[in-house]
Amino acid sequence: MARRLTQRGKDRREQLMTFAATRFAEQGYHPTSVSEIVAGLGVGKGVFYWYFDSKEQLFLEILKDAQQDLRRRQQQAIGEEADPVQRIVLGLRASMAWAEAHRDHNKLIQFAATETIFQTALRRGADIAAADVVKHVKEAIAQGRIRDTDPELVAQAMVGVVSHLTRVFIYERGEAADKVADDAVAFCLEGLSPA
Amino acid sequence: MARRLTQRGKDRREQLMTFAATRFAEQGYHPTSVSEIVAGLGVGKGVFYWYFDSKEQLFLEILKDAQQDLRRRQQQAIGEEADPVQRIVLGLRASMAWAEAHRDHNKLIQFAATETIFQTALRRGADIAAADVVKHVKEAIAQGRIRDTDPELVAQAMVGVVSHLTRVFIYERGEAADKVADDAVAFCLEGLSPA
DNA sequence: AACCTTCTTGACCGAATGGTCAAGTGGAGT
DNA sequence: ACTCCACTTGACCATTCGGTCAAGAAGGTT
Repeated sequence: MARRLTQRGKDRREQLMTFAATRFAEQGYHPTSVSEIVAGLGVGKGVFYWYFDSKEQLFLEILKDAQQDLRRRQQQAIGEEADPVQRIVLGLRASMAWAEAHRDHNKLIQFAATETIFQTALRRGADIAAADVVKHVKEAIAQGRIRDTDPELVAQAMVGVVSHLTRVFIYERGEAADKVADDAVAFCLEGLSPA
Repeated sequence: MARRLTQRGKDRREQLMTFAATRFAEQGYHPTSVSEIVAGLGVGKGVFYWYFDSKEQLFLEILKDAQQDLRRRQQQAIGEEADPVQRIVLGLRASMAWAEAHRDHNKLIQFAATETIFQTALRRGADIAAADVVKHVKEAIAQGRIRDTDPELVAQAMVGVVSHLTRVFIYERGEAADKVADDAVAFCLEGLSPA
C-alpha cells in the first residue's frame, strides 16, 4: 500500500482506525465487519480499501500503535529516575494509568494474545516491554534491593498482576486506576508476606 | 435440547466436544466453522445439530466443563490440608498442573475472557474459583500468617500471576509446570522483597 | 417379524462476509 | 480554464456461514 496521503487522507485514515478500534473492543474482531465500519462512518466500502489492504492489516496497524503508545507513556513516566525499584514502580503505575485511559486499545492487546494470527505481531511489542522491566530488575538485584531470582520471571509475573487486576478491578468493577495501582505495587513488592 | 441419549449418543457428543475444543483452541472460535467440525469427524452436519442447539451453546458447554474440571482438580489437591497458606499454595500448583495438562481448555477460558458474549458465563465460574481463594486468604490473615490487605485483591493478583506465567513459560516456552509453579509460589509469597 | 426411538445424511436456505472495480468527484496547482 | 490525482462511490462477486429438514439407517424390544 504505502500511498501518498494528503491531510484529508490522514484524517480519514485516523478516523477509520479510531472507529474500528472501538468496534473491535466492543464486539470483537471477527464479529465486526468491514461493512459495519464504513457504514458507521457513512462512507462507501472503497474508502476502507483505499487506506488498508485488509481488515487484518488494519488490526495489526492499530495494535502496533497501541503498543508504541503504551511504551512511550511508560518511558516518559520513568523519566530520569535513578532508583531501579522506583523505575519498576513508575512503569507499573504508568501501565495502569494507560490502561484506564485507553480501554479500547488495551482490550485489543488482550484479544490479540488469544488469536494465533496476531500472536507473533503482539509478541514483538511484548518482548520489548518485558525487556525494559527485566533491565530494571537486573539492576535492582545487582544492588541487592530485591530478591535474587530469575529477572525474566518476576518481570512477567508483574505483567500478569497488572493486566489481570486491570481487567477485574478497573474494567469490570470501575475502580480508580490509582487505587488499584497502589495495591498492585504493594503486592509486587511484598507478595503476601506479613509486614 | 436435553435429549435422552444412549451410550452411542453420549460418545458422539463427547467426541464432538473434544474435537471442537482442539479446533477452537488452535484457530479460535469464530474461524472454526460447524462444517469444519463435522467434516473433521466425517459425519453429516445434522449430527452437530442433533446434539447441540448452536455453535455458541457448544462453546458454553465446553467452557462449563473446563471450569468444573479445574475446580475439582484444585479441591482434590487441597484435600484436608489445615494450613490456609498451604491451601493457597496447593491450589495454585494445581492450577498450573491442570493448565499444562489441558492446554486446549485453558486457552478457551482465556479466549472467553475477551469475548463479550462469553464473559458472563465465564465470570460465573471465575467468581466461584476466586471465592475459594478469598476464603483461604481471609483465614490466613486472621491467623496473622500473611499481610493484612484486601483479600479479594490478592486473590485476583495471584490468578493474574498464574495465568500469565502459564501462558508465557509453559505454553510459549515449553517449560515444566512444576518449575514454573515453584517460582510463581515464591513470587506470590514474597514478591520482590529481599530474603 | 414388525415397530419405535435414536441417530445420521446431505442437499438446501437466506444472509452474511471480505474484497474488487469501473466510474465518478473535488480540491489544489498551473 | 484545465489538468491531475488523491479520494469516493456502491453495485457486484465468489464464497462461506450457521442452521434446517425431509428422508432414511441402525439398533433395541416385543
